[in-house]
Amino acid sequence: MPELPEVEVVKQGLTPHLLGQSIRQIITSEKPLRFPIDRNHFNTTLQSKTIITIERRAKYLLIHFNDQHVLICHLGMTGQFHILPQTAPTLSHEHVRIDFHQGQSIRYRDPRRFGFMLLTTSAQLPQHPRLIHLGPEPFSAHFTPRYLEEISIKSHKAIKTLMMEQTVVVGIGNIYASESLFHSNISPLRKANTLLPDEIEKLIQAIQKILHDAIEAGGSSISDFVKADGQPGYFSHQFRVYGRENSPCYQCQSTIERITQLGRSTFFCPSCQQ
DNA sequence: ACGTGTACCTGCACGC
DNA sequence: TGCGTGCAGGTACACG
Repeated sequence: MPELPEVEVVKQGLTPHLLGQSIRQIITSEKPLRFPIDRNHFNTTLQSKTIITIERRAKYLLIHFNDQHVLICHLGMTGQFHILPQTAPTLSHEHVRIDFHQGQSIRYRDPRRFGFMLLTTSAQLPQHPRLIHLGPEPFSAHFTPRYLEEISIKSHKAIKTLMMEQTVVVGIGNIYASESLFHSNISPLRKANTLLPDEIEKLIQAIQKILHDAIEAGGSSISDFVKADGQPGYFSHQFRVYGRENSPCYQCQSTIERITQLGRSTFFCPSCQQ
């Protein structure tokens, strides 16, 4: 999925199309997403409700309605939204279609079906089981060197594993973990509890810079990621290590390596990152 | 309790 | 061309 930058770009792309729209009907495919959608419940609850705000929390999109209901959306690995006229043909792997009274529709397409949509209320949102365990946003005042130090000092895990845990800090996935570690010259294999204070500080700054730059660039153009208007983003042109196995490091010409950590690929420069 | 492996699902790129 | 294999941005759960 989309990691934090991609979800943020999707939010920004969708917002002008969705604010003020009121729901006519919701149509779902037969195949379930990660969690099956109760179509009748969705329709009964959201019929004629109006979208008033869209926010992002971690990698979740939260669509708020005028009656305090909230639609929690997660894009999984391959989720996409498209804004199309209701008359447009059904997309391949289209699993949810929300028609608005104004004639447009939003289509949720997700080939691997790892994404999901859940309905809740704004009152229940803070306690929602999907959100309650989330750590701080990487740009928030809570994500400080002191905070990360307290967590890492107690952890025997590799730093790359730790920084991808959404209970520690939200929004960092497999791509931006590798990119942030390269930018801070820290090996992904380092145990979290061996990081020095200045390395932790450097890592936080790298995470914030990488995520910020990716949002600016419109998210990464991995094939499954499409912005709300259907156009791919361009941050992947700026990847320093991700997907660059056996290619020369841009800084030192050493060969970029790919290793596996917890079943996921990690890319790094064994010379620049210690 | 914690850390790791694996399942969930489809498409695509690659080598033979 | 066709088939098998491995890999893909996510999370949740079952193990040891």
